[in-house]
Amino acid sequence: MTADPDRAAQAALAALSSTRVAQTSSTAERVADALREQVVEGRLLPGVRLGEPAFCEAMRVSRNTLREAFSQLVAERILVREAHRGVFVATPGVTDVHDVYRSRRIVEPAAVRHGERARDEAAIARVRDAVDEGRSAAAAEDWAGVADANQHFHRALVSLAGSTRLDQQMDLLLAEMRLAFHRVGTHRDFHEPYLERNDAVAALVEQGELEKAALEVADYLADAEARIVASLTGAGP
Amino acid sequence: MTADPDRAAQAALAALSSTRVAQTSSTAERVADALREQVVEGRLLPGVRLGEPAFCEAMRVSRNTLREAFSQLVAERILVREAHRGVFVATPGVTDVHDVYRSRRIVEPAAVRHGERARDEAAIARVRDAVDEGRSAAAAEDWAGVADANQHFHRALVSLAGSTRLDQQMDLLLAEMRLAFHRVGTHRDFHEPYLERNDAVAALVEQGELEKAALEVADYLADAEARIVASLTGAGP
DNA sequence: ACGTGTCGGATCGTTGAACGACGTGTGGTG
DNA sequence: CACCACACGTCGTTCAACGATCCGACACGT
Repeated sequence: MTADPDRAAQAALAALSSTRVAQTSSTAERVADALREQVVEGRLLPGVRLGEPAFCEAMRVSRNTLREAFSQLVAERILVREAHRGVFVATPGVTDVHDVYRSRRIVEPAAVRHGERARDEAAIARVRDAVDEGRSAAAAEDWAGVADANQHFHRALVSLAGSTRLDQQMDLLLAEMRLAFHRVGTHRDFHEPYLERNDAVAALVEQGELEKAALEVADYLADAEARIVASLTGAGP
Repeated sequence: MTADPDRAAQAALAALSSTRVAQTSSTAERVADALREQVVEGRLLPGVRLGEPAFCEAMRVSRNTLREAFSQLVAERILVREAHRGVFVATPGVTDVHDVYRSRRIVEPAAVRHGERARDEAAIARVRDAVDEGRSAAAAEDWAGVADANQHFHRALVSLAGSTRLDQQMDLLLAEMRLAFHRVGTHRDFHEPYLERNDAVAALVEQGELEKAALEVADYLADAEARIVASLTGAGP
């Protein structure tokens, strides 16, 4: 058969249109990404004020675009804006932690138990990958890496549901919890105990024991919440 | 005992600090609310373009504040923005409907089954209220009212989880589905059959039969998705 | 000395205008 | 009929400016 250029071109166009190009334009979005990274990396600690003039000059953007980036991060609950006082890095309290974990205890076990991709090899592989990522980070004593891996693990769990919108919601919740972690202190001995539990959950999912896996996840989350709340109330300034 | 003014004042202060003041300011937010209402009410149909100059003049706000409102609604998936072409009312496709219902099939049954408020009288009362609201709207042949009540019903179901963040996420999903409804046509015979199913779910929840209620909700959602998809693919222009 | 009222500085919220960049449609040409 | 160039409209971004509001400091009266 002849290579039909027309048809080939159409196929290429279709492929491109489906694989949305990064579209990383929109300076406001890039500014938001940069700020979010600064926050989750811990370089901008909870409670600090983000003055508009200072950040405008520091990031070489106009005040309006900075405000647009701020608005996005406020919607993500990473920043909070107080009228006529400025925007601040959010400081999640015990109320917020409770609320987030109530949400996670609903979503994560259900995604494991009833997710449409809960028996999909590729989706399960991502769970296993996150576990491995955590183990190697721990072996290298890279505790920030362990925290990252833990986040990837829970995101992989939710992705078993196969819903983009649920994945995005979980990203927001996880980013918010990173803020709470910064308040409880360094993550050295906090994330370590969960390496084994992650492994156990992954193994159950791989074996198709979804009900047991879901129960383990629920127990896991209840325990994690209790520990965070304890750290938050015990180490209050 | 004497009325201790000091202690009374302290109690009042504590009460005030918990009851956050409304803080309904921010014109951009009001503009976003107005636009969102126009969209979900069906006065702005999916696909129409929202030119900035026209809406600036119509709503008597500056272009920057309008853009801020647009950004918020884009984040809520009610509008979509195409670079250098403008913002449009979102037109959810079958892919979006699938994604939303995958999310709902995870969240809603789990909220009924494992929600912390699933045996809370006040929370259950809100479910029953939504059912009654739908019945009286149907009796008055107010089908838009029936659609509203249906939305309230599912929101009440999710609120059994007791998580503010989950409630907000569900509000976004429900608003997005209203857009899809506008594409399938008038809601007369679409929402009517679900009045009985809503009633059945509410009854099961009231009886504490949470497992049965969750299963019914899951089946309910699968059926609803199938009908929407059928309408969307069958009545394609 | 303590609480109260007033004042000034600083910042935010909002506006209007401006310039460059990009997509779209039109019209001419082979 | 297909293809290319050009002009037009719109968005993305920036800037300067004006009120509105909040915070801190100071002076005053009790």
